[in-house]
Amino acid sequence: MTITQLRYVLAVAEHKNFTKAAEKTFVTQPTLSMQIQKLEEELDILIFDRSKKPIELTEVGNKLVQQAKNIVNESERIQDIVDQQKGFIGGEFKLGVIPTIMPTLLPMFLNNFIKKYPKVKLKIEELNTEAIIERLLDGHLDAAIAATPLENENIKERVLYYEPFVGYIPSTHRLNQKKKIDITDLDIDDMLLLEDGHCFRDGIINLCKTKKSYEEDHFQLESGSFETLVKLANEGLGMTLLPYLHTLDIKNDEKSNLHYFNEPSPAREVSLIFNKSELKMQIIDALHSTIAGVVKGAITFQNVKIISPMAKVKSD
Amino acid sequence: MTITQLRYVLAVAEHKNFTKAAEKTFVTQPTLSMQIQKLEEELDILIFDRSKKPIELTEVGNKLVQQAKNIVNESERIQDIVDQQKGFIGGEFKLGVIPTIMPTLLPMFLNNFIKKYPKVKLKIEELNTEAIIERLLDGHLDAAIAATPLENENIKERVLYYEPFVGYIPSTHRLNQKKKIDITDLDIDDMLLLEDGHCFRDGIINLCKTKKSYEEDHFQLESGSFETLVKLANEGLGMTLLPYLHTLDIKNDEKSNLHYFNEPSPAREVSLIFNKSELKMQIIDALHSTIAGVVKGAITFQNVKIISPMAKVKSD
DNA sequence: TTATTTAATAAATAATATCAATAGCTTTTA
DNA sequence: TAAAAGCTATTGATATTATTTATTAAATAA
Repeated sequence: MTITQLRYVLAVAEHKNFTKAAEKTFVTQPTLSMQIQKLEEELDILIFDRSKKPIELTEVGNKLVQQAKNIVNESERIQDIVDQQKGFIGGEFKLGVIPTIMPTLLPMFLNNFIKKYPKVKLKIEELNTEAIIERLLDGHLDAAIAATPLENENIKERVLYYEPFVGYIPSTHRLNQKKKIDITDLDIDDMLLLEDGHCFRDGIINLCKTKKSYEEDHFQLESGSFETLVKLANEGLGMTLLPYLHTLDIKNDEKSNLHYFNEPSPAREVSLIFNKSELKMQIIDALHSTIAGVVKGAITFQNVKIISPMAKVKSD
Repeated sequence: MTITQLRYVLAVAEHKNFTKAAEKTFVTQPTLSMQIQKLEEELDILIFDRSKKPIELTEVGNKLVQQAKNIVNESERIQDIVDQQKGFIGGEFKLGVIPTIMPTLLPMFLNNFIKKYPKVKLKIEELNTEAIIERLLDGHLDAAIAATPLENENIKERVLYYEPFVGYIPSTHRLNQKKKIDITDLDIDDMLLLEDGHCFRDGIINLCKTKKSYEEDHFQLESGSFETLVKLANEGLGMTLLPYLHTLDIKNDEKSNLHYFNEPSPAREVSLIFNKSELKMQIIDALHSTIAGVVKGAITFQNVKIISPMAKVKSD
C-alpha cells in the first residue's frame, strides 16, 4: 500500500470514473486501473463495484476511502511542517469568498497580500456559503471568507471583522426623515434584500432562510449585487440594507440616503474559515493578519450586535 | 514521500542507529540510508543530525517523526478495516501483562482464546505497569492487562474484573483470631507486600509508590511471587495481602490463614488497556469478551472498594 | 446494427528500491 | 599511535515496480 495508490482511490471515488480520475491525477488510465487493482489484490477486497455505471464504492471501499482521506491529509502535513520550519509561505492556495464580501474586501487586501507573499499562488473562487462548507470539508478549498458563526464542528473560524449594516432609504421612503434608524423600525414588506447573510432575528425580524416571503413578494432576487438593490430602492420599491464596506462605494448624491442604526448596530461577523485539520496553517495565518490589518482602519464601529447567518426562525 | 520511507525514519529515530534500524525493518543498511536521504532531499531538509553520536533528530526531524507516527498508524488501520469487513480476527498481537496478574489469569483464558481465535499469534510479555504504558504509547504493545485506573489520557481502559484482596494471616499473627478483618486493622510495619498494585489509601494506609518504608524496613521485596510472601509470612515475618485469584492456589493446610475483609472489601480493578488510536480493535474486543466471560464465574464478590494503583500519598 | 464510452489487458520502457561489496569517517582499544 | 571496530555513505548491479502506448473487451447509446 502506498500513498499514491490511496490518492488514486480517492480520485476515482470522487469522479466515479477512471478516465477522469486519471486526468486529474496526471497519469494515464491504465496506471490508475493497475494500481487500484494492485491495492485491491494486496488487501484482497474489492474497493469499487465496476458493474455499476457510474462506478460505485463497495461497502469496505467506502470505509477505506474515509481512512484514505485521513492518511493523505496527514501526509500532506509533512510538507506543512517543513514549510513552517523554513519560514516558507507559498504554494497553491484555494480561497472561497461569498458574493457579498468579494467586491469590497478583495480589493482592500489582495494587492497587499500578493506583494507580501509572492510565492503563494492564490486561487480565489466566488461561492455561496453552502458550497464553501462543502468544499472546505472535502478539501477542494483551503480556506474561505464568509459570514459566521457557522456552528459546524469540522470548520474552524477566525474572526476578521464585524461589519455593521447600514440602511439605504430613498427620499420617498417613510423612514427617510429619521436620522438614525432602529431595528424595530424595519418592515419586511418594503425591504429589498439579497439572499446571503441577512438574518435579522431577536424576535423582531427573521429573514434567515425563510422562504416564506418569496410567495408573498411581488418579486425576488436570488442573487445579484447591492448596486442593483440601490437602484431598485431609488425607484421607490422600498429600502435596503448594505454592509458597511459597500456604503463606501455609494455615489455622493446618494450618500444622504444612508441611515445608520442606533447602537448597537446590527452587524455581520466576517471570518476566515478553514477545515479543522488545519492544513496550510502558515498561509491561513498570513491571510488573517493581512486582512485584519487592512480592515482595522476601515471599520471603526464600537458597539455592534451580531446577526448569525445560521439563525433559524424560532418556533416558540 | 512514501509510507515506507516514513517507516524507515521511525526505525532510525527509535534505534538511533541505521544498522540496527535496518535489521528491524528487514532491509540492508544502505537501503535505509538511501531512502532517508531521498526523503531529506525531496523535502530539502535534514531529518537526522549525523554528526552526533549516537545520531540525533534535528528540530524539524522531531516534528516530522511525530507526524510520521500518525501517518504510519493511520495507514495500518486500513488493514484493520479490511479485517473487520472480512470478520477476520488474526495476525500478530502483542499483549503485556503485569507480574501479579500473569500467573493466575493467563491459564484461565489462554487456552480458550487460542482455540477460539487460532489465527491470532499472541505474543505475551510480562512487564511492570510503567513499561507497559511506555510500550502502549510507542506502539510496541497492542494491548495489556494491568491494574487500573491509570488516568492516562492516551490510554483507553476496558474493565475486565474487580479482584478483592484477601489477608493471609499466619497463626502466629495478632490478627489471626479475627474471622474477618478490616482495613483499619492493617499496620504497615508487619505487612509483606509486592511493589505492584498495592495502594491502600483513604487516610488509613497508603503504600502506593511510597519509598518511605524502604528505609525503615529490615528488608524489601522489589519483585517476586506471592508464593514467596506466603512462605515469609509462615516464617512469622508478618501478614500479607493476596489478590483473590491467587488464594485459589493456596495449599489446603494454609487455607485457614486466609481472612476476608469486611465488605466493602478492598479490591483492585483489572482492565484490558490499549492505545487510544484503537488499532486492532477486533482482537481487543475478542480478548475482552473471552477474559470477561471466563472470569465472571470465578469472582463473585458484590461489594468492593477500588484501590487505585496511581493513588499518591495525600499531602494534606 | 454501428458508434461511443469506458475499463482491463499486454508489452515495452522508464524509474526506483534493494542488495552486496566497499570506501570513508570516527571512536575505541591495544 | 597504530590497529580494530563501529557506522554511514557510495557504487554498481539487479530485481522490482510504476508508468506509458497500443489494443482489446464490454457495456451503452444512437
